[in-house]
Parts: sequence; structure tokens; C-alpha cells
Amino acid sequence: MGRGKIEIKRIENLSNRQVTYSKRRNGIMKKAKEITVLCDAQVSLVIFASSGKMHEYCSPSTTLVNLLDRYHKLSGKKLWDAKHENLSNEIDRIKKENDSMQIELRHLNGEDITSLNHKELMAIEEALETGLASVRDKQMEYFMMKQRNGKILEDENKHLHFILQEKELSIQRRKQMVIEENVREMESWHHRHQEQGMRDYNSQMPFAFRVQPMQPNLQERM
Amino acid sequence: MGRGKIEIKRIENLSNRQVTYSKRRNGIMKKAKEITVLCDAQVSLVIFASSGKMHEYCSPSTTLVNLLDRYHKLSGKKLWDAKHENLSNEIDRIKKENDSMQIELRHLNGEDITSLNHKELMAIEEALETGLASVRDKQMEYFMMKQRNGKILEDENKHLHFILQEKELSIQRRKQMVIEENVREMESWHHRHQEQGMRDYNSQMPFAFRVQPMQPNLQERM
DNA sequence: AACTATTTATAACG
DNA sequence: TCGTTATAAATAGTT
Repeated sequence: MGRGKIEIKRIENLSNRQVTYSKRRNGIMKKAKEITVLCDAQVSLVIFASSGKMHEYCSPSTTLVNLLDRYHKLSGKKLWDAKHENLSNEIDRIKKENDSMQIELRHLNGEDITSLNHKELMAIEEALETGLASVRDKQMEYFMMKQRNGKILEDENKHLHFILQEKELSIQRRKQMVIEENVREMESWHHRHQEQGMRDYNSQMPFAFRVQPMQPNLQERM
Repeated sequence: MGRGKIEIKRIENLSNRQVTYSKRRNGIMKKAKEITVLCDAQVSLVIFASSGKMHEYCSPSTTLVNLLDRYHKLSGKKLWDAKHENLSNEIDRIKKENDSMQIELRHLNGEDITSLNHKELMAIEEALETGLASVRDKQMEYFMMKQRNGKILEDENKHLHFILQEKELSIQRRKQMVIEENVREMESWHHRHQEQGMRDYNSQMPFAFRVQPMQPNLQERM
């Protein structure tokens, strides 16, 4: 199309080549836009001139990344570099692992077991029993420990009670002794002064020997 | 270009649109190839039809990945990084899911339960018991089914035995009848010829009335 | 860049 | 989808 027909082969003249490049580039871009609009298509067009300059067209309503994603899925070709592939592979691997674990979990929960045969059921049952045994052992361990702790506390408690009681008793004994001594003193004092006819004994007695009121129910509080 | 001029807007008629798409797609492809050769350019062209079908052109001597790499460098736009990040995030997410499932599985197997408190142990125990109950229900179901099948076979077997026995009995009866008739015939024959003093009765009797050896232990074989 | 003779692409139709 | 054809569009060569 033009003044003369041309062979489709590299245009050797640089200037001509550049001109033709420019014209045809515009032509392709226009066509790309047109097919996008006319036919509801999505187009990605990237052109690099031999000079290194780049031009691109991408249908509105989408992005290059988007199109490349679709490309990737449809063609199955590896667009992405090694890193990307590694990531994808890892995702696949983990997903598989995930799925199998999910199935195992469901089986252990007694779900989805309709399709299992007798042998498989037996295996699951055994696993469950083992787990249950372990868990119960553990609980028993806790129980024992708790009980042992309780025993220790109880013993300590008893010991404390005992000590307390001992203390109280000794206090009582001391008080009793004081009282008894008091009484003896009082009696001897009374005996010595029985002819003098005094009324208020207590105020006349030495202070250390007065009778103090005792706590009446310490025993009960133990 | 064509029989009539068209407006550049979506072609509403589906068939027309598809035809135009096909033609124009070829046109663009051709143009892309031509500019590649004529102008020493490098072109990547990816077209998605509205149907979802994809077509692509990529200059020989390069690859889409290569071009996209150059695109990446020249435009500074991130084509992969976002993708990589997404993948990494997904990996993290799945890995977490994986880990928690793994822990759950180990717990259900009675492993790593030392760090669990009483309440957690109780929950696991309950889960195990539920699972065990389900599995045992299922096994019981199988067992019952098997037993039922066994019962059916047993009944059928009994029935067959009964029929067989009946058949054998009737055969026995028929044989007995034959023997008795034979005997009667023989007696009357003997009676009629008792004065003639013959030795070999059997060879002289009509064939149908000879005594046949019977199977001695048919009864045992049932 | 603009022009234009000519080639090429393609819309409409079978 | 394919072929034909009249016509629109693209563009090679020129100015």
C-alpha cells in the first residue's frame, strides 16, 4: 500500500526504516484500539524500536499485569522468573500438605468417613485411642500432682495448726501460772493483812500481779 | 476499508463481531510481523477475545519474558513485584494455617500436650471421644451390614440344603418304589416257576426289573 | 510533514 | 469458517 509494493524484509536505509517504523507503529496502535472497541477485545501491545525506544498499548479497563496473569493461566507458559516459579511451587506444595492434613483432621473428628474401608477405619480408631490414652495419662498426671500438692498443703496446714495450738497452749499455761502465782501471792498477802480490813485489793497490789482479762475463745479460732 | 465505512464502536451483532474480530486479529498479527521484519523492531502482542480465547504474537529472536523484562526496566512499572508480594503473602497465610493444623493433629495424637492446661486437655479429650464414637458407629454399621449379609447367605444356604434334601428324598423314594415293585415281581415270578428249579434268576429276568446298586451314602454327602 | 498513487485491509455478502 | 469484491484505510515514495 503505497506508491509501490515493498518486499517484507529489513529496510536497510536507516532513515526510511525509522519513518516506516513510525508510520506503521501508529498504524498498529490504531488497529489495536479499533479492535478493542469494535470487538470487545483486550489487547496488550508492546513495541520496541531497534533504537531501544518502547511504545505500548493496553486496552482500557485492564492492566498489563492483569493481562499477563490471564496469559499465564491460559498458556501455562512460565512468564515468571525462577523466584516466581519457586513461590508458586511452594504454594502448591503447602496447599497439598494442607489438604491432606485437613482430610486427616476431618477423619479424626469422625467426619467424611463414609468412604473409608474397614482397614482405614481401624487405623483411625487406633490413632484416636492412642491420642485419648495420652491425653488421659496427662490428665491423670495433673490430677496426681494436684492431689500431691493438696496433700503437701494439708500437711503444712496441719503442722501450722499444731504449732499454733502449741503456742496457744503455752500461752494458756503461762497465763494459768501467772494466775496461780497471783492467787498464791494474793492469798499470802491476804493472810498477812487480814487484820487490817482493806477494800480495794487490786489497787494496792504490785502491777505485775494483777489479773488480766484473757481472750475467751482463742481455741475456737484455730 | 470495506464495502462501507464503519463507525469505531462496539459491533452489536455477535456474529459480525466475531467475524470482524477474526479478520482484524489476523490483520494486526500480520502488521506486527511486518514491522518486526521491516523495521527491526520487537513486538509483543497479546489479544483476548471477549470469548476469553487468547492469541499472541511475539517477535522471533526474543521471548515475552524478555520483552517484559525490558518493559519493566524502561517503564519502571512493577510487573512482578506486586505479584511476588501477593504470592509471598499467600504462602505466609497458608503456612500459618498449616502450622495450626499440624499442632492440632499432634495434640489429637497425644503429642506435645505437656504445655496444655486442664481445660485444653478436656477439649481435646472431648474431640477424641467424639471422633472415636463416630468411627466406632461406622464400624458397627459395617459389622451389622456384614452380619446381615451373612444372615441372608445363611438363610439361602439353609433353603438350598432343604431343597436338595427334598430332591434326594424323592429320588430315594422312587428307588425304593422300584425295588419294592421289583421284589414283588420277583416273588410272583419265583412263585410261578418255583417248580422249575432254575439257578440264575437275574439273567433270566426282564432287564427293567433287575435290582440296580444304589448309591450307599448319598445322605452323608448333603 | 503533507501529499498521493498505490497497495492492503476489510465490510458486506454468498 | 471461507471466498469474493467493492470500497475504505494504510502507507511507500515523493515533495
